[in-house]
Amino acid sequence: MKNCKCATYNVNSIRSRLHIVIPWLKENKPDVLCLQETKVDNENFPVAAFQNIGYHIIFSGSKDGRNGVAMALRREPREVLVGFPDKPKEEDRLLTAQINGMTVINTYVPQGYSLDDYRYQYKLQFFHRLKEYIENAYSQEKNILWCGDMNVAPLDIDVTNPEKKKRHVCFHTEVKKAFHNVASLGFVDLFRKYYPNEPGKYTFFDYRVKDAVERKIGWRIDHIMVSQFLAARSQACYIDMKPRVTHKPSDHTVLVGEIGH
DNA sequence: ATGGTAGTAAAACTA
Repeated sequence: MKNCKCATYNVNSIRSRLHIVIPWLKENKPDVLCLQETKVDNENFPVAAFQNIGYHIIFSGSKDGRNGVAMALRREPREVLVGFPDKPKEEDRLLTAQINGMTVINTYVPQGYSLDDYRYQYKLQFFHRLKEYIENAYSQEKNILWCGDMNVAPLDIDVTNPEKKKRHVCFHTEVKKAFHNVASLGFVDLFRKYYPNEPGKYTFFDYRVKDAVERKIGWRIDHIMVSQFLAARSQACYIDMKPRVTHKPSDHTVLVGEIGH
């Protein structure tokens, strides 16, 4: 395993966020930036913008312009896997690549809509399949990093007003359990290694809530989960708010993890 | 905050 600077960022449309993503890559030079909600089909992905700054780009979107995942990589990945091995593939929500001697799994977990909706069952099922996938393909892999928009806030300190969010699809006991079930394969929440017990650290501020950032009304639902082997060799993990200082943004914040010396 | 709005699209639908 070589050193690796890895970041995750829900862009809410890659085409409308290029002016943020490209300068951020040039300035921060991560080995890999995992993107979610690219909201573009494969024919229209802005490939050139990444190639022009010397980054490799892999992506998998859908025809209907929703969801979509991508990875910008400093070096060419050894192997790329789109979606699950079996159907339904979920190719616009799951992307796996081998980079710097480690396996990086990028997920955009379904939001779930509401507890009584079929989409919530789909979300729980997604976590279930994810566990199976990682267990089957990577149970022997000690260099493994699973990151992305998980649409789950694992702890009370990861939301504003936890008491009022018990019936929320990103905070219900059941969905936290589903997330934790995957994490129990041996993952460490890298951000919490550096900020244990610290409330008010969020990666998502709902753009429908007025002045959410200033009022500190948010969610920590984007995560970098790493194997214990990588956690023991990590250097830092932090939320980068800078790219989000633009007015009225609907993207999430950037979460960065640094592994190695 | 059972509202709010950004984004993809071309009327809703998702988040």
